[in-house]
Amino acid sequence: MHEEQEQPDPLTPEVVDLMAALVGVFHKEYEEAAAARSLTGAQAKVLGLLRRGPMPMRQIAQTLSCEPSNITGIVDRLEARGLVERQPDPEDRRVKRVVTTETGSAATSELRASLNFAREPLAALSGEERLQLRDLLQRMLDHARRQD
Amino acid sequence: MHEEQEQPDPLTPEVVDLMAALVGVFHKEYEEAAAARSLTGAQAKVLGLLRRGPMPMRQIAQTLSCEPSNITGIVDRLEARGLVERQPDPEDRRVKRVVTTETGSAATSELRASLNFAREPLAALSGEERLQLRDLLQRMLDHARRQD
DNA sequence: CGGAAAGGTTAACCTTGTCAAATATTCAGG
DNA sequence: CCTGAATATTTGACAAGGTTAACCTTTCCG
Repeated sequence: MHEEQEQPDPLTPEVVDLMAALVGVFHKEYEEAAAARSLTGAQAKVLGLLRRGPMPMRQIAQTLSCEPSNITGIVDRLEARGLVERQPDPEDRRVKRVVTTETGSAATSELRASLNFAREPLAALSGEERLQLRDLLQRMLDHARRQD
Repeated sequence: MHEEQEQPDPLTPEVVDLMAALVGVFHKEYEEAAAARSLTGAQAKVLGLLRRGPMPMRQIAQTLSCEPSNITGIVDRLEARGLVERQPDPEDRRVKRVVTTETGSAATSELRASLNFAREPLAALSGEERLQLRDLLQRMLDHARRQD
């Protein structure tokens, strides 16, 4: 795939460590924001996926890189709380499309708005620096996605 | 806790989304790298903490922001596999210091080396850009930590 | 038509994580 | 020195997230 070249660049491991630390902060904030609404992180993630419209179980599993049977349980719990509904797909009677209810999408928006992670840390940066950061992250992400 | 100020800056939510995406990529890579060595993410995290030396249970829990009783189980499983040992603290007989064994630290180094996450995405950036990125991340992280 | 393939669920199982209670040790006053 | 409060760890009970294997139902295709 790619050569196991170790980096002559001492900067790379440093940046990796920073990313790791930031991932930790972000993850923690996300869990806390979800917990404040009595949601687990996984439930919040699924709810977040449905922001743009209904999605079949299978696709949820693929997007989150986990087994479909796992999604069954998470959706069960969301449904039990009235945040989500399973509806039959008119095209294919095997598939069930998951849709957020009113309550569900309200919860998602709230959670999203409260995700002030980078509203805090980003406050340390000027407008121009934020622009720089966005571009750098965007390029890394594009690169990462092309790898799949 | 802090005011519910909405940002006049349209860039902030954009950067937050990018961070979220990158966090997802990173997290997934980390889990996979750990799984490749038959470790769970949590086990890998604890093992990684011990890289710089022994650490009492309590401190591990604090660092990972979880209950001490949780660490008991994780260390149990690491110890059962010979990756880690509990040793008594000579200063205070209540505390147990967790130390990695030879095997354990070998595993950590391996895992760390294989964490090519940002070796890949970072390849998209030039040396100077990497430097920029490091500084931006560093400042965000400093800011985030001062918030606690 | 008949069998393979795909979507979803169920059941059994392990790990993470929480909380509450128990044990052992240390520490601070009186 | 003695007692009680505080600290470090463990245990047990429990919920959620995840995996695998087995099982329907429905669709697809030769």
